Amino acid sequence: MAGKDHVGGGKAVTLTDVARIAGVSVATASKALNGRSQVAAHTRARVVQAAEQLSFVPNTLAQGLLVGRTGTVGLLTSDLQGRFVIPILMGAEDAFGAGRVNVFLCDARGDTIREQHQLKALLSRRVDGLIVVGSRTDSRPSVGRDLPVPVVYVYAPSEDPEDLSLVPDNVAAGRLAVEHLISCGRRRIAHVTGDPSYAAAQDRVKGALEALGAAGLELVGEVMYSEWSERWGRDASAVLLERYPDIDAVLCGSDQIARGALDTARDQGRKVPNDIAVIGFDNWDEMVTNSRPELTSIDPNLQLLGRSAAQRVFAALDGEELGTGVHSQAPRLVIRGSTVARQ
Amino acid sequence: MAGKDHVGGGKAVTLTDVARIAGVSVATASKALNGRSQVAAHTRARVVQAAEQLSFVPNTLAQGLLVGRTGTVGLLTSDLQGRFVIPILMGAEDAFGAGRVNVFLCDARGDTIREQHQLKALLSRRVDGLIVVGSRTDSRPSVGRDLPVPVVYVYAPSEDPEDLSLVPDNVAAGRLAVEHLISCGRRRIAHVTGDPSYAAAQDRVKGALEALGAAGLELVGEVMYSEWSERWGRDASAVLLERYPDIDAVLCGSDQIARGALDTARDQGRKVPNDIAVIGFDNWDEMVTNSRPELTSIDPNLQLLGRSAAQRVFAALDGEELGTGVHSQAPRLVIRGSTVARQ
DNA sequence: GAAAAGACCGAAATCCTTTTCTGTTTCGTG
DNA sequence: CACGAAACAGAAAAGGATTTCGGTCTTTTC
Repeated sequence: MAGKDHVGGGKAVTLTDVARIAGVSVATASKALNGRSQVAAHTRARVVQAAEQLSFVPNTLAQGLLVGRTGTVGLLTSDLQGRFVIPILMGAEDAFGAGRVNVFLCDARGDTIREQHQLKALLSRRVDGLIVVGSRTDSRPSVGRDLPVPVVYVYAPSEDPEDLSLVPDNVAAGRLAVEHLISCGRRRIAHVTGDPSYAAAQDRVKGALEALGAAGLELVGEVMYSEWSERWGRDASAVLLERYPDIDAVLCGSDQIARGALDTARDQGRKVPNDIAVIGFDNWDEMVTNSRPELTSIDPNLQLLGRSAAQRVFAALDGEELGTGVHSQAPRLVIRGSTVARQ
Repeated sequence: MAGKDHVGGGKAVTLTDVARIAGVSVATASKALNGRSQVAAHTRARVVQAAEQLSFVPNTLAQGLLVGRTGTVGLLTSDLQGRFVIPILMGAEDAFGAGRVNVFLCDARGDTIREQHQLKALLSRRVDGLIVVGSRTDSRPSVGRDLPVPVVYVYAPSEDPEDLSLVPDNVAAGRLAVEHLISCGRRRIAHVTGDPSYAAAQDRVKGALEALGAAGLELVGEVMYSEWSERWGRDASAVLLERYPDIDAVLCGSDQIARGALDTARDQGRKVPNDIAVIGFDNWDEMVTNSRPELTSIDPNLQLLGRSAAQRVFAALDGEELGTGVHSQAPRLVIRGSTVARQ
């Protein structure tokens, strides 16, 4: 009986029910509930009361069918861990009031076939727009040019320059990180980063070198590329410290690599930040707040990215030009104990 | 123009269009595409070809309106980090084919008002069912008894015993962890865990004590409660090692605490796993694979939980009893280098 | 060759809401 | 008192897909 309650209890209250209870036609009931002007005050009150009594919720499907808008967005991701997609989703939800826009989250698991299925399903659900999130910042294949809804690529840009892509500005991020290190008085800076095939790695290197050049400095040694893991952070830092014992800062390509660097510094008795400063990228909460000391990092502002994406989608529906090309968004420096000693 | 393409390009192909191209009525077109029997083979072929030519996608809104099923599920969460909800979401997506069921992911951010809004929005979208995910395993308020759709609570059970809740079995998890340590020859086992107000903490303690008792052993010292952080893992382990230098295993309430314990062991020159074994809970990928050595952990099988939840929802729609009460799911032991030396 | 049976296609109703248009009532004013 | 205007309520269509039911045409069988 309890089980049945859940399934049959509310039993889909329709506007017709409300109208019957209030003793008016459905047309009037609709107008009353939507604040249209052609309804007398007392009639409106009767309808509103009836609606509340039945706890009526308008059927968005029917509305969408009629109006041609559903108030939904599809979020198509390949980011298995959910590390990047979650803030983007929250930003998209926030773009308008809570519950005004709802998000279909689909994980394609990096599979193109699966992505096609998901895409088709989303279109059949008549989403108002699509946000495509890649798992790395390299450009990815477009999901197609002539889709019936606006598409915004976030994090990973589309290969097609006619598409609109919103990405974190990794060059600026690299620059920002180095500028911070320099402002902390560091001069002998080395760089450990991840997979060189990632655009994110290359862009951050570029920004870092720019900032170093502007200050009349050079990187200590070569950029050390390998993988985005703590293990690599540990190993690379060990090599660095042996080869260049006088370095006073390690610029790390990700928070994980930075954690590895912190571990090695600790193992070798180097004090952070006094002897060596360490800085990471991503500002991944779990990583930066649990290390010893806490980790200074560059935050790519993903939530803002998600919010802009959703706003662009709905602006496009209102007739505004969607726009094309890759737009990058400025990062934010978050200072913690790994670069500045706590006072 | 490019922007316009995206918005107006596909322009909503309807079944009417397909029927017109194929030279049949909409009724026949529908039957042809849905494999109904009342259509001649060559007619069906014409319709299918027309549909492909126009790349027709049926409007799920219209179908849902008519049939009363939308093939969507609402996932209402308070799990800000997305650590638990993502595997659950993936499980729910997998319960049926890719794209057969789509999931609305809503983050209530721990706010009750916001949750109410989201709930209302989901109901207005006529989701077929609801999956409610809590941020901790303690019981949480029911979202209501007489909702028009089946509701399944996952991870955090509902306070209302008439609701159906699917949760990880933390007692079994605690038992499993200790049994593993014992099978590795450990006898002097201590336990560091997180916030004692969390049901997860208490349940794991309970299971651990059961397993110890069954083996005729006792816990070394008191259970050390505080917070779910690496910092606490480090500090607590340091205290433990000083007070009970002969312990040979630390059972940690989470992977984060376990990482802290590993750090302390390393700082003090204790070899893991030879001198001391360390085990965690959650099997959180980023944590367990990046530590030194890699961390043995208990996996709560969240993806399976999400899958069962979705299956239950749709079974309930097919008239099956939804069921009530709290059902717990067996965990899985994942052995890594922190308890068993690599050969 | 005619009647019965079967195969196939189409018109229309249905789901729920919004909007337009038409019809009725009431009020104010000349 | 009558007429015009304003205010309000309701009927009906639209949106897209599915299904039932009725109608047409072909085939089979005696």
